[in-house]
Amino acid sequence: MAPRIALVPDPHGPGGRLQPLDDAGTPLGPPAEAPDLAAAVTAAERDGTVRWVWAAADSAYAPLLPRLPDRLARCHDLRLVEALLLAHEGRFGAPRSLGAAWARLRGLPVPPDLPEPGSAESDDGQDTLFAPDRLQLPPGADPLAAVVAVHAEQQRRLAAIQDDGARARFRLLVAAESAGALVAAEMAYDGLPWRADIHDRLLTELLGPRPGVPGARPKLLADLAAELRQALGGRPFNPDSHTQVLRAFADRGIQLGSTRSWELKEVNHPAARLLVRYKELSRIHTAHGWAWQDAWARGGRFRPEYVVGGVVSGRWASRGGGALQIPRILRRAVVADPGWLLVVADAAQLEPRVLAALSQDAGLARTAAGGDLYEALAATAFHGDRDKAKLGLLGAMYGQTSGDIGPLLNTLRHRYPAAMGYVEAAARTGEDGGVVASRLGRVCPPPSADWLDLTEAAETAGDAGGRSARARGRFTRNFVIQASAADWALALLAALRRRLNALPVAGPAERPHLVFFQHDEVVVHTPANLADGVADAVAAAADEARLLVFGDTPVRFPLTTAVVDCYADAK
DNA sequence: ATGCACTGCGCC
DNA sequence: AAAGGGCGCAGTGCAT
Repeated sequence: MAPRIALVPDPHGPGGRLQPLDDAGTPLGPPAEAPDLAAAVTAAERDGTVRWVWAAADSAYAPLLPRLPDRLARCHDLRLVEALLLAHEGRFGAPRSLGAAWARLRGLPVPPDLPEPGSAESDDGQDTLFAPDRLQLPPGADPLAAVVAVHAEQQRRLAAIQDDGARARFRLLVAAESAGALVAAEMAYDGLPWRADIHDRLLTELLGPRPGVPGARPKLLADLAAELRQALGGRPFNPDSHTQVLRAFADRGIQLGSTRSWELKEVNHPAARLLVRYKELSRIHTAHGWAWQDAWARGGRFRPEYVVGGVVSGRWASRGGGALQIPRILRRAVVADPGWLLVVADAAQLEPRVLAALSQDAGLARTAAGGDLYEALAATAFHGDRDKAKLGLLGAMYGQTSGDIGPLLNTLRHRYPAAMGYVEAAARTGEDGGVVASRLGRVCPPPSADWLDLTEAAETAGDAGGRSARARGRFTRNFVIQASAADWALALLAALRRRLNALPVAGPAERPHLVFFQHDEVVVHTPANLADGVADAVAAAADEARLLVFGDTPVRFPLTTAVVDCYADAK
C-alpha cells in the first residue's frame, strides 16, 4: 500500500490518473489510468490510509466530492504547502500555483498566479502562454508529472529544515493546512443549513415587507429616513451619504467628527439615535437582506466559498456572502434539519491562552489552566476586577496604548514578565523590519518597499516613519498570537474531522459533518442520536490540538459547547 | 460605464 | 497629543 498517491483528474469526464509514491515522493511503479476516478479513489482508501497529493483542492477534490460515498482521510495540497514553504524560505508572496512551482524547479520563467475568479482583475482569456486551468502549466506539460515533481521537491524542502522540533512542527502545519483544504471544500459542498422562511420573517420584522422593486428601501427603513429628516429640520438628504449627514447635523449646530455609530451614540439629539438605528437596519438590509438570500442562501443551504490561508495569519477568509460576518441576529435562520442537531463549540479566550502557552509564562499559564482566564487573572493581579484584567490583556496583545491602559500594562509587565516580554519582543522585531512566525512556523510577510523607504527616512522626514514602524510592531505583536491561534484551530479542525469520520454510522447520509468554522468556533450538523458523541469528539479534538501544537503545557483550551436546534441558541 | 479610495460596520 | 490586530462587503463620491 503506497502511503501517498498523486492524483490528477481529467479536465473533462470522470476519469483521472494516479501515481503511487513513497513518503519522499518517489514513484512506486508506473502511473495508472482510472476511467472512474471516484471509484479508484474509494477503493484505494478502503485498502488503507492514503495521503492524496494534488495541485489544489478546488480543482482536484471539489469536483470529486459529489461522487464519493465517504470523505477522503488526508491530503497534501501543493498550492497551500507551496505558499507556506515560500514564506518560510523568505520568499513570501511568490507565485504558488503548480505551474509556478514547476517552473521554479526547471529554471523556467515563473507564471504569476491568476487573480481569483470574481475579483476585480479577473480577466480570463488573454493568457496564451499558460493553460487557463489555474494550474498555470504550459500547454503540453504533463500535469501528473508536475504534481509528482513538485511534491518531491516540497518533501525535500521540508526535510531540509534543520531544527528537529521546528521541522516536526512545520510538517504538522503542512498536514493541518491540507486538512483545512478538505474541510473547506466539504463545507462549501454541504452548505450551512439556512431557513429562508425564518430569515424572511426576521427581515420583515426589522425592515418591513420585501419591497416589490428590487433595490427599493423597505418601508420601515424609509419611515426611519423620513423621521430622521424631520428631526434635522426637514430638508431632504441621503442618510447613506456621510457628507450629507455631516452637513445636515452641522446645519442644526451639531459638529460631528464622523458618522461612526459610537460617536453618534454620544450625541444627545433625537436625530443621532434615529441615525444609529437607521444604520443598523440599513446594514442588515444591504449586507444580509433579500438580495443576499437570493445570491447565497438558496435551497435551504448557505453556500459560501472558504479561502484556506486567505489571511496571512493563517485564518481563513471567505469569498462571497460574507460567511465569516453573519450578524448574530440572523443566526436565528441557521436551524438543523428535522431529526438533526447542531453542535456548536467555541474556544473560550483562545488568544490569551495561546499567549500563555507560547511564552511559557508560569504565572499566566496558571491563570489559563482552568475555566475563566480573565477571572483568574483578575483575582491574581487586578483585585478581582475582571473588566480591567480583560482590557489589559487584550491591549497587550493588540499593542493598544490609548485610554487608561498604561497602568494595566504596567501591572501585567510586573506580574507576567515572560508573557509581556514575548509580545514586546515580537513588536520590536516588526519595528526593526524583521519577520516573526507562528508556533508551527507560519511566517509573516516582510515589510513592503514603501515601508522601508518610510522608516529609513524617519529621522529626517518627521514622524511618519516612526508611526509606520509602530504600526508594523503592532502587526507582528498580534501576528504571533493570532497565527498561533490559527495553528491550534487548524489542528482542531483536522482532529475533529478525523474523529467525525470515524464515528459509526448507518450510512454516508447519516454522518455528522462540519458546516461552519469561524476562527475559534466550529459547528457540526449531526443526526440527533449522535450529538453526544459529536460533543465528546469536539472536546477530544481540542485537547489533541493542544498537545500537537503546544506539547507539554499546563495551559488548557476549554470549549464552550452547546447542542441546539438553532445556532442562535448556542450563546 | 467602470475603477478606485474612502468610510463605516459586521464578524473573530 | 494620540497612538488596538485581522478580514469582507456595500455605499458614496470622485476620477477616468
